Amino acid sequence: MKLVEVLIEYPSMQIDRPFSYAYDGDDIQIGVRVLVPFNKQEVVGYVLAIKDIISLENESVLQGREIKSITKVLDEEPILNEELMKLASELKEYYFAPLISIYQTMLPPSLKPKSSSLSKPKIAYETYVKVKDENILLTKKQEEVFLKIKESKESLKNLYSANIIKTLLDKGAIVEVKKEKRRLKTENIEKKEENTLSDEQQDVLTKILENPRDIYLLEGVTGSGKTEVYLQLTKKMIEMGKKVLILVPEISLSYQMIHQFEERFSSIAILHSSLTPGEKYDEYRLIARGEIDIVIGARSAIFAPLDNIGMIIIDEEHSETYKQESPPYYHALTVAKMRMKYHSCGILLGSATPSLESRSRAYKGVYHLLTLNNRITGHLPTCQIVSLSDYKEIDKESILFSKTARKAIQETLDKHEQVMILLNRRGFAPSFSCRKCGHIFRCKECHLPLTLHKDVHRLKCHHCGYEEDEPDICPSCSSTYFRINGYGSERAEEEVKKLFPSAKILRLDSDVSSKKGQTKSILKQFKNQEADILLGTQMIAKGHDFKNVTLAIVLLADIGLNLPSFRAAERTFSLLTQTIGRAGRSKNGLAILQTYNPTHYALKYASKQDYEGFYNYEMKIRKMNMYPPFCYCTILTLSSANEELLDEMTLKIKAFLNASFEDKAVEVIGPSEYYIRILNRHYRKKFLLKYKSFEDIKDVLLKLQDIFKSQRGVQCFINVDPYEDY
DNA sequence: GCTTGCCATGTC
DNA sequence: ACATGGCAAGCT
Repeated sequence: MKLVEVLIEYPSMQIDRPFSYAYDGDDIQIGVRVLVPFNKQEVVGYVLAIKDIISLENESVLQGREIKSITKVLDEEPILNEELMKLASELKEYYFAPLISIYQTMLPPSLKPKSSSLSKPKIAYETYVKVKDENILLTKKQEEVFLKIKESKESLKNLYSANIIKTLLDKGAIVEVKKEKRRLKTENIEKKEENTLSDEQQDVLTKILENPRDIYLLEGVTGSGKTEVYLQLTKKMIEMGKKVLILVPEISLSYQMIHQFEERFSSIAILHSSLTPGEKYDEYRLIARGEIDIVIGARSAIFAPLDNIGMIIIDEEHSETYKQESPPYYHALTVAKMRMKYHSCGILLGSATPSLESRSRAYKGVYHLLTLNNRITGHLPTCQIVSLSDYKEIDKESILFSKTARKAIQETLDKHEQVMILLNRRGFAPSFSCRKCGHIFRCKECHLPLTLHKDVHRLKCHHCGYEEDEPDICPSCSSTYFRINGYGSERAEEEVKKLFPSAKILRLDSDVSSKKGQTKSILKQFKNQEADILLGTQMIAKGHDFKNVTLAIVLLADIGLNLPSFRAAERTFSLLTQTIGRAGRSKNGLAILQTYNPTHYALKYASKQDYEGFYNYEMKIRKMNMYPPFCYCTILTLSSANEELLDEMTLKIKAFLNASFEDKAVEVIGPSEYYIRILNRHYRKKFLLKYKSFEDIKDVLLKLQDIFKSQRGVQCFINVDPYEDY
């Protein structure tokens, strides 16, 4: 008889603890999923511990409580290994999340506890044949096939004539072997030799290999050859018998880098969101069985069940995509550091514009700072800032494109070179109103102005996903005339078509790319020079290598700068720097930033591609206002559909926080309003905690969670190290 | 007196 | 997360 500790599938703090069940059988292990009776239901649970007992009566831990039996064991093998289970517990402590919710984020959808009973993908098999007995008399044709099979040791059965195979099997010359099939089609990519490293690159690689168990920040401008360092570091790791985990901000925007990896290595798994459940399942199992050397993926790939990791590479480490802004709110780098301890491996962070946190840690010596200063390909583009308040720049012909920008585009097109245009806002126009009464169309859930999407004739909320048809009559005054306010990428596209009718233009934003495979195809078309202009949101700014682009234009460089976030300047600087860098592949590159804030430091430093200058300036501001990296932050969000209840609870929590942190070095700011006050019909209030040591907030936040366990109607979210703070 | 809804409580 | 039991408002 066994006593089994089971974690129930519901991700709620209230039942975030093991429940004990009895089981009589040997087919159970820690880490498998089970079906158990729970409060008169059958639910899926996760085995955390197993204890052999003689009989139930003797167990003092039960203290006379009733104990039920496990209904069914769902897995033959554990679905998470020991390392990942320990990692989940560590993450639970840091992010204040229910343990089961962390298991759920770690696992591919088909293995999540919840879905197990519904539709678990079947393992796909394929049949191979191999030689069994060489001393059997065969005909000429049979002999031919037999020799081929012998030569290849193991061979796919359906490569040969079914008749001959059948006879060979019947005669006992060969046998069938069933093997698990990998559903994901892997292209056969021709392998390439590695490039020779520049002195600078070689130096960087040597330094990492001197201490391959430390954290490195590789700061390298666009075109300085970070990828080649990743590739050769990976090769060294594999030679040492180690495996490599590589994170990229977004798979679809990284296909060029992935291609380079596929040209050099064969044992790669690429985890991305558009794999089918069956494909994901196969890749996950292949990795778990140790058959994969290299995993490349976005944020959640940090949980790949790789063993024996030698290096975790995080490309574009400043990217906000590494932080999940919904529970359990984890940051991939935080997870990477935990895995680093387990594997005693190294971490390599790469960026042209490192986050201030990482850069200051490198400055303090917590990370090793490595730099690549020389562009292997390309030059520094000249950058011009154009003020949109300058009346000489804007005329009747276009409000969106300044004279300077129009002239530059025309000249570039005349030279048959390519142009990139960034407008970091999707849709046609960010607001839509009635011309007569001024009624602004707002989201029913969030109360924010709806964005017009003209191509599909819909009004969409970019915060909650609400949408409705574009109206033809005003609901408040019945007028049929409307006003379109502001600009998005769709409207910019229309304008470019009007201004440059003969140019071939491609648009890339998340509306276009939501169609599967679109992103890659658009980027490829532009790379192959099948279009003159690529216009889009920040998606176009990430690490693509377009050799023929000589002009980059940012239409409204202020977008993002006015957000009430302490990271607003950093984000803008990083986006602009990357965009400007795109024009630097040939020697006469030009970038134009159109702005209402021509003197803002983020723009000035970006225009000079001066990261150090920006870093020093921004660090002063962060220090003055006491923001990361000079402290840590946690945001507490209280949310409720009932506004009075929320206000009441907010006051209570304020008193609780102030009392709890009275004698600690923790600053409590709030309650304050969110920039988006109502989200999905829920009112929200927030508190910002600033502190120097996590230990100072830990116990208080655990108590806070306790308060909310029995609180109806108001929810509390804890976001440790938030990226979005508005 | 009996149905209906809202909240507090417990789940091995 | 969900089921349940208690109790109070609403109706015959």
